[in-house]
Amino acid sequence: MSTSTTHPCYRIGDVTELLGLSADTLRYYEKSGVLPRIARTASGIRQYDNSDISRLRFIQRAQKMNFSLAEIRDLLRMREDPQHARDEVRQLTAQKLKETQARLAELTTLGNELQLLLNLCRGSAAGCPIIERIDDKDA
Amino acid sequence: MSTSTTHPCYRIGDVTELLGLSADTLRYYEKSGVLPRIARTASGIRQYDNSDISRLRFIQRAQKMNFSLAEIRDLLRMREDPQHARDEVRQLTAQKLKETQARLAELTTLGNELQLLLNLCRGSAAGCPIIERIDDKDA
DNA sequence: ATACTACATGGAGCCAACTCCAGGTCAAAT
DNA sequence: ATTTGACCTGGAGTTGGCTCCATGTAGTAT
Repeated sequence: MSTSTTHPCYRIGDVTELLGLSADTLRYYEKSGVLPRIARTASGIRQYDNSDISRLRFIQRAQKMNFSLAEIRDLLRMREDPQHARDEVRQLTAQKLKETQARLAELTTLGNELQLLLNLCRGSAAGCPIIERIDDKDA
Repeated sequence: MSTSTTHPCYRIGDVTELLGLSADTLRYYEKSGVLPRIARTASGIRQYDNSDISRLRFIQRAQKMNFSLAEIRDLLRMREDPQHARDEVRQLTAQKLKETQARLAELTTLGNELQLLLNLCRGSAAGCPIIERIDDKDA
């Protein structure tokens, strides 16, 4: 028994409107194996159904979380069998968190350093204190 | 009158040891115009002098501050005439700070989100709460 | 004399995630 | 009948910052 909900089909142009992804990007996702092959009409036109749209939304959200397309491809596979994949998903997420925190720490340091450079600019008459500072940070 | 300090010349291999940059990278900096043309011996071998080394250290530090090579090329030019370039340098630095802070905000949000996902993992029996969360964040 | 090493050059390849292009098909509108 | 528009395909190009390669030469060590 199939679900009784109608299952609308979107053409690639509909999807670009709906999700804000370019047609090229949509084809690229398929070509690069992030998405499985999309169904076609007899004349070869892609027909995205609701589950494809759902996968695409998943991709968009996972990308915002800094997952790479390769990682997302894996996540999508895990999504097919969530029960079984729990540990793997958690591990991938934990690793992403770790990367995020590391990058966060770096950027915090960097932000402080840049702020300091700008502060040097007030109250320096000659030369360019920023350049001097980049110059002889070792000195 | 030239400065009375001796001006040692380093071959490319010396520089790789000294700074930890590969010979290819050093040649690339020159090729791509980040560095001006390095002096050569009669037989064509690069001779890096102290000012080249200084420029290279500058590049390394500026890179750590997330300046692109294109920006660094500009900064190096400004370094030649710091007096005149002050405003431009400050502006570039301010912009870099702004970018840094924006990215920092994004990453902070992301870090919180990932942490939340991981927390969901404790205390959920069935399915994969992370995948479900990426799925229906809109719902 | 010859092997070895460090260097030189121009140019290709790599990564990610697109983006663009030429040339072809198909369906609807005029 | 033909033109328009949306779509298809395979493949090339883009960006940034390298990295690798083939081939050639200069100078030194044995």
